[in-house]
Amino acid sequence: MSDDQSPAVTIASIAAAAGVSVPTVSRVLNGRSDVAPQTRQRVEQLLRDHGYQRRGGRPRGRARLVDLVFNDLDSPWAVEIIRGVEDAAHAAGVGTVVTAIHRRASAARAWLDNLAARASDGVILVTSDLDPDLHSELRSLHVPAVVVDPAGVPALDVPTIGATNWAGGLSATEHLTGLGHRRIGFVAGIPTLWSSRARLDGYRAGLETAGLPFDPELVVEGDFGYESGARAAHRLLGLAEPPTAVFAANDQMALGVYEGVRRSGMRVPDDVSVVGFDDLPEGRWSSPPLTTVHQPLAEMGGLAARTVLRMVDGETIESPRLELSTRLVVRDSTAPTQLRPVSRVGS
Amino acid sequence: MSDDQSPAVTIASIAAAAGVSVPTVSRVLNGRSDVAPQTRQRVEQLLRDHGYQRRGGRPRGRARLVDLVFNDLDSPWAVEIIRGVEDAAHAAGVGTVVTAIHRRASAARAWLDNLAARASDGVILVTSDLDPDLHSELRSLHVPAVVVDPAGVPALDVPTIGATNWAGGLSATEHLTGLGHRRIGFVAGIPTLWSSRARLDGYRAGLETAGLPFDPELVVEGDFGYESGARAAHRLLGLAEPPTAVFAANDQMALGVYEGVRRSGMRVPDDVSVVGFDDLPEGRWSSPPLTTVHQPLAEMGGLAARTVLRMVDGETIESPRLELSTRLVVRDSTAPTQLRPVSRVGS
DNA sequence: TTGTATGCGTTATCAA
DNA sequence: TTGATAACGCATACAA
Repeated sequence: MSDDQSPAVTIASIAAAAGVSVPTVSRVLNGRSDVAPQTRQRVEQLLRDHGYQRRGGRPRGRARLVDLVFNDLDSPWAVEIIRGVEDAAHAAGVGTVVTAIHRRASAARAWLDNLAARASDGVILVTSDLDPDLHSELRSLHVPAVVVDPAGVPALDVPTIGATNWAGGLSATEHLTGLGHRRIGFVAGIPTLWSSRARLDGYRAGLETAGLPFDPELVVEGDFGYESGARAAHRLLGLAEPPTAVFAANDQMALGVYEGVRRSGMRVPDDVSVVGFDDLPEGRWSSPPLTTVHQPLAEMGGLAARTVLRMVDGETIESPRLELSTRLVVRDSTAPTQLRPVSRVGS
Repeated sequence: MSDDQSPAVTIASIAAAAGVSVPTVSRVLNGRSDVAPQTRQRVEQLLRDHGYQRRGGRPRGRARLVDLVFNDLDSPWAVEIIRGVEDAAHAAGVGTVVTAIHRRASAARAWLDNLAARASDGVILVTSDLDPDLHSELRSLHVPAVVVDPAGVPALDVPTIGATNWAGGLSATEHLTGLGHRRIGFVAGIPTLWSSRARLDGYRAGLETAGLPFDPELVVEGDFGYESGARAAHRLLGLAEPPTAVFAANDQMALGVYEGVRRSGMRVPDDVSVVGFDDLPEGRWSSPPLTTVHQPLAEMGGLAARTVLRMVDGETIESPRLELSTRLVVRDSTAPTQLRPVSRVGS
């Protein structure tokens, strides 16, 4: 006798319950447009109630659209990541939908509705502190997701792409110690973000390698903003024994340090060497051009796009977190300590 | 007798010619998914051959997607425009697809194919020097288009949104003359772009207003890039009678001027005042923060989005070109001439 | 009316 | 085989 404890929820059973044909249910599942809104709702409800599960992979049709979601587009990273994602998606013949949800649930809802209506194939989230039940929502829509995470928030259960923050902090610090600096200030970022912690720890490791002591007085907390960098520089330069070099946890704060140095009547790099982190265009065009740790944002975006597209094709991604390597870019904001007395005009 | 000189190209006649049903042709016209690729191609060909024209407006369904097309995403304007477009589109429940076509016809083709397949509702082009037959292609797809044009290329026959470049050049120059400057250098942009011409003419008008002569020696041609600004500054400061202020036709060149000034051992604004044009974040975070002419890029993007969405709804747009006004933002890179002797240490 | 768009079933097809 | 998607036509619902 066949036991009927699991009646095998199939598309056909849903169709029967909803009083529609099998293809109609299939259309709802695949977000096709030609289903009446009422019918769609009824079917979606039944799918949920009966706990329908897809059999084999997703439909084989090629992806057409991926969604790239930010909290805010005024983050200086945004363009770089957009570039990387657009490039990789475009190469695969896939369009890139960019959205900013400003941390508002209403905006996220509107976006999700739009996403479902146009049957997006995959989602790349750059917004790390995201409403957790947004993820379950995405799961129920069967849309694969990947997180790009330059900020370094603890990973969720989706593939995450980051950068080697610790190694970057280390190489920046080693560069400065290599130039002969022995008192090196650090302008930290928001302490709750892992990336900040990792960069700070890299800094400490760099000091240790050079046999230098860690002096808490030389670490000032910032908020990743320009102004906090300027304030930090002011504080560091006012110390009894001021640093000869400053490593800021991102480029914006590094440029703020420039401004703080300028306000103190000093010059970069003659009086103070400065190193940043991110390698944004802002730093390339500063005066002097900024020595900084390059974070491969475009590559991270490209990898994220290729990863979601593989997921769309039914592949399962093995490693939950991937870190691309940072690298130091030496420009003109750092100089050896020895040169300092020479370059000053007076005293 | 009815004359049969115009056999009234209807969907039905196309359907007959293609050997398909009327709904199938309708689906092709509306970019629906459930049409076989071959069938779609055959029908599209016939629609073109017979010169089919839509009867009443577009279908009444709300817009879901607009396309935003750049030549390159590494333009510093890009983010600002994306922000403006995304914001306005999102508010209307519409998604924003961002694409870069890198001036390559192949990329444009791939984008158009994707666009047709997902039935985009409207297009915003930021890429001004665009393949002209791309426009006809768009027209045949019945997708409305708008051009956002900060570069100032001659208008096509689609609604165009720009900024008041001439007025911006004027206000920048008046600001400098108002501070007492009498020798004011100008770093021009690419001379073939109208925006460059307009800014230059605004500069000349500003000099005239203050009763100052126009000295061709004080105008150096740049290419809108950082390095060309640095070179221009070097040349201007090497003149027998160097300028005390420099107005650069965009922010990147203005920051290049900073660098040129720094390389000459001088300081901004103590020795040379600098004004830029665009008001990009790069200028806000420079040291000293840059006085510049604000170009309302985000507003331009927002207006463009609202305009295409109105066109999607069947409205016809009256004015072919619209210019949003620029405004001077005074920060710390400009100072009165009188202060100069005081702030110098030596001589 | 006539022209066009929508919703959904039928039939064929395809993957496991 | 069976579960699922693809392609297209019929009937109908609208708009001019």
